[in-house]
Amino acid sequence: MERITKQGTAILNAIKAAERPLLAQEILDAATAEAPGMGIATVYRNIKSLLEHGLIGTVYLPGENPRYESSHHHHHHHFHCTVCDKVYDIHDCPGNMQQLAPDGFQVNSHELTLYGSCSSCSLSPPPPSA
Amino acid sequence: MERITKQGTAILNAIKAAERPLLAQEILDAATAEAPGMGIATVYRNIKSLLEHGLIGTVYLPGENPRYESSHHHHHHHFHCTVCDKVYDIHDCPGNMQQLAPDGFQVNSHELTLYGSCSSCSLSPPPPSA
DNA sequence: ACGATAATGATAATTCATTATCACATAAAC
DNA sequence: GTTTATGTGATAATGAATTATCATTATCGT
Repeated sequence: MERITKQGTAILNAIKAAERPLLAQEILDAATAEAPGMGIATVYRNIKSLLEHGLIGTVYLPGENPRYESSHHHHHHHFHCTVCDKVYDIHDCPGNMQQLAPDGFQVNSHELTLYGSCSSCSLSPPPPSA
Repeated sequence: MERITKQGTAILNAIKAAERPLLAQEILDAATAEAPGMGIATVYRNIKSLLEHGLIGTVYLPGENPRYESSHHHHHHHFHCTVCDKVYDIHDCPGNMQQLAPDGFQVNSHELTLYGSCSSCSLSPPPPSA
């Protein structure tokens, strides 16, 4: 990935424009708007390169495939909407977690995922039984 | 799974005896001590049955395969030792998370994973560069 | 504009966890 | 103890995400 291509540009643009981490498939969908006809293999190739260059980072959520987000973010957490399945950034943090761990355990980092419905889905709720 | 077999008994015993959620492979390793020669397929078959009967539950951690734990636990979180890769239960909880979410977002649940080194690994640390 | 070569698109291959298959073993009912 | 059907073990098959292949396209130094 040394050359500038419209596919590569579209992929990075898509990730930067999103204010939330995207699945490979979501990146393909978003980038296709700027570079029609591109394939999923190109997305994976560019993701790999962007990761190696440190321009994007990987976000793992419980039971989910990896998502990718632009690197220049601070420490933050995620909100997973169980209605539309989108993942949003949460910029607040409960703070130090060392207190929660048993004696002798050293806490170096933590990940927090909130579940619920985002503002869009809270406004027009589907049947609560779903 | 209507009959009582020594493999099935060993599997449930292993899960109950563990004070932490186990991977399918960890269950096989533990249960093999009680029922030598058993195969991974039997573990998966019994996991499926135990889940359907509500005797065990599934624990998803970021970027990890599912782990399984005995059901009769309260709300709790997990500590993932980055040295030995074992996962421990954390019975404390920071509490309500609604405050962290943006306006309009409804928080229904949350998952917290702490990372660091467990007491065993903190005592005899391997090279910090690892 | 040309040429060298890196990137793409389509798709086959790979990986790895999980599930299905099937001959054999073994609970449990009699 | 026999019978019968369920559970097991070994392994093949599956499913889904990711990666490799390769002919073609397009970038970029010249």
